[in-house]
Amino acid sequence: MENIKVPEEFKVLISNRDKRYVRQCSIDCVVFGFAQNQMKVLLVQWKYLDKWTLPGGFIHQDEPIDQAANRILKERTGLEKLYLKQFATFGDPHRSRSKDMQQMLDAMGIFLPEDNWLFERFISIGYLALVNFDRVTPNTDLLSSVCGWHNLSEIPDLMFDHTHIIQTALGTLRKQLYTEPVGKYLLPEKFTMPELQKLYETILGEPLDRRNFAKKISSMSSVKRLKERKSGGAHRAPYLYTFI
Amino acid sequence: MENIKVPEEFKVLISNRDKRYVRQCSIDCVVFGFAQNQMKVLLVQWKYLDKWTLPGGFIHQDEPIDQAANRILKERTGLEKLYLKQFATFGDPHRSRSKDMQQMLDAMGIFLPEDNWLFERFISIGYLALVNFDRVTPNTDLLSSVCGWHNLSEIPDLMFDHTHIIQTALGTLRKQLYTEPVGKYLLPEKFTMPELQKLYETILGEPLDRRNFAKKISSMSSVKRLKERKSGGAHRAPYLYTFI
DNA sequence: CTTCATTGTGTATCAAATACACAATGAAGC
DNA sequence: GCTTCATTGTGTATTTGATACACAATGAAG
Repeated sequence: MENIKVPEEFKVLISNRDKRYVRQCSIDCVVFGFAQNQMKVLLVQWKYLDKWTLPGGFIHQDEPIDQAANRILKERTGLEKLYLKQFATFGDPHRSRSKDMQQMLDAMGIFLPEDNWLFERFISIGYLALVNFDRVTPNTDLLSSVCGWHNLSEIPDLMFDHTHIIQTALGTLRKQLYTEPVGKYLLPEKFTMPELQKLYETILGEPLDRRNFAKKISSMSSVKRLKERKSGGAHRAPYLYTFI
Repeated sequence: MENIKVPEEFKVLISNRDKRYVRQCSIDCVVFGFAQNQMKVLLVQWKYLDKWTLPGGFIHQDEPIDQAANRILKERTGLEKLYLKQFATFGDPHRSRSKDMQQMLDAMGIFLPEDNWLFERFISIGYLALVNFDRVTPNTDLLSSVCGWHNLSEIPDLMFDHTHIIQTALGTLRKQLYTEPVGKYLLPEKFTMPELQKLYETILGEPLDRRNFAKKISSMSSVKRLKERKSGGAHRAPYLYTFI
């Protein structure tokens, strides 16, 4: 961590608050993906610091908050359209933990007065996103060194209250499991029933009966079985399904 | 509306933003009550203006948002403890409609520069409250002339996006009807089954079968039938129930 | 003491959730 | 080619909950 050179433009960006943004408000996104039979969450690692956070950002003064969340995620994932819903707003006065922020700035060799906008309290609007893992191209930005997927079961130490935000998002997702077509967003266009079941089991954290699950899903009008089967694997080839 | 005398203290309050408050963030509360077989919503009428709004306010810099909502409602209802839950955050850039604000200030004879904080965009966190109608003492404050109950079915013209906020709150309440003990908060401590049923029918906007409703409610472990009956009314005296 | 609107209760039926078993498939190994 | 075996596809019995519906009990009003 010694001998860091922080580009001058970072310092300017950080020292002078950009007036285009709504004050004391931020957005944090919990982006869920599904791959290798695991739920994945997109995380960002900050430059000059070991710690991670959720992808997030600020809101332009003339921008609806949903649109801000879309813009932030387009930068991070490359995706224009994704399942994205506000799920809760986090407003504990100590949630942004200026200690974390201080540590980050120290690491970057930046020293700011106590009244700098970065030390202000932020109220953050939480957004839940579901994406097709394979379509995402995680992108870093000026201030982040890594942007990538982590297994939901192996989330590293996060800054601020982001662990809590992920837990709340997961709770929301579980509640919505049978009312929203989550498979439509998390799986590829064509998928098998065992794949869909594994997704549900992973989100719920409990095994489901194979036959009853198929029955329940088949009764949903939005799921259609195709004529095709998925060949290639060992054993009997399962049918492919798709969301209409 | 002519010849209005706005106290000097109002002007000071409005012209100089109070730095104790979080910027560009506000709280709006949808307070539901139940009386005379009607759902009621608490509304505030502003001085020098015909229009109404939801009771709301700002967040102290050192205050959790839930606590801010509690404080705001304590001032308006006199109640310390009530059912209160965040249900959505409203962040359309035009939601605060500066035209409404301008009209209000004009009516008060106050003229502010365009960059005054009151013309800033506000992101508002919506809170849903359930209260026992009889225990509420609606209070006005410096800027409001009336604070009182309105039938949900006869809401007057509201400023900003508050009609939309009420609709969203009602949708949330309907979804929670069978998972949250709403009767516990909306009805007096002891109530009859017909009263509880009428509450549910009013919230849902549809009639329910008397016998099936009683069966369903009786299966909830949180509702207990008392030995007492409610006498006084004509016809057979119904049993009293209570939430444990 | 009759009337009548209202309350309390029970039962038949239908739909959904759950528990559970056996036949069909298809790659792998002999 | 035939057997093996993990996996997929399907069906049925049972339980639970939701819905539809009917009749007896109550208690004030007349």
